[in-house]
Amino acid sequence: MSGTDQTDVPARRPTRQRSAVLAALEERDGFCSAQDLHAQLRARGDAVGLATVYRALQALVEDAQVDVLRGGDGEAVYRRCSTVHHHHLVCRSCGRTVEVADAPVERWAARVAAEHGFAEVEHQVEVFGICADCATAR
Amino acid sequence: MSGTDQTDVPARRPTRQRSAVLAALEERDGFCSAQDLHAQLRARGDAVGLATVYRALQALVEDAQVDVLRGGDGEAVYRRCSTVHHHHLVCRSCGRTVEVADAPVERWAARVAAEHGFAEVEHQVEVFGICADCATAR
DNA sequence: CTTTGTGCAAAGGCTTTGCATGCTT
DNA sequence: AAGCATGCAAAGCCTTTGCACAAAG
Repeated sequence: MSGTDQTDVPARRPTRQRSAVLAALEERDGFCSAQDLHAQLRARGDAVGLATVYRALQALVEDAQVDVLRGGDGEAVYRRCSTVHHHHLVCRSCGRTVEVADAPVERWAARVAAEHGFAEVEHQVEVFGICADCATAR
Repeated sequence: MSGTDQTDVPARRPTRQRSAVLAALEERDGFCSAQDLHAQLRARGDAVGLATVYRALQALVEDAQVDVLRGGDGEAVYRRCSTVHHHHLVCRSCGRTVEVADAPVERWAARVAAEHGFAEVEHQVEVFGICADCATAR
């Protein structure tokens, strides 16, 4: 049906709000919730409705430009996809996050999935702990 | 302060509801949401209030008898802690879960955390994919 | 001009909390 | 008898959805 089309995804229409959300997400360069982004945008002067933030984030997730993940309290947190796949080490106390390379985990996940005949594998790995600063501050 | 006490946790009072929740959780032997447990208990004839299920689960989590984890839709899922730590391989299509040993991941998480000075490490790993049955059924 | 995106407000689902009552200690 | 646990219902929070209007193609 779609003869010469190169993509299957319906064309997204570039708008001020859409790019504002993506820009805000890149500034943060880490995890942030939809509500955080909304507050950040309003503070900056970019008026964007909360529902629009959610819709923009959903679109970005579908287009694989943004990853979504559930925080410990059930709030969804989003992060700009980086070209290289990696995971996060999150401090339970101060919230600081460190990106960690994951070649071993990547291989482990692929192997385990293959052993059980699973395809289209994705994995979700987050490591939580108390960072050195917070540990000494106790 | 607590002289001869062996534990710091306030004593839990054993009740019919409390044990019913734990029993239901053990029967399932996998993930289930609070709402699932509540439905299961009512179906079985054990009348337990939904709020009580939530409170019992919170207590069990605090006492480290149960692990909690957020599902993709934000619903919290609980599982009885097993003596051996393991993770799950979940089929996105039929929901079947396979327990997988995780020695390599365990070591990886510990090493990565140590390299960055993190203490009291916990990790959360779930692998998602399409199982063989669902793949051939397509 | 047609289609898609936006804003506002209402609805929806899961979870937590307040308060009176019952059960455990 | 004192105190935690329970039940019910109401409130809370994050997120999604309906509808009219504005903007993009």
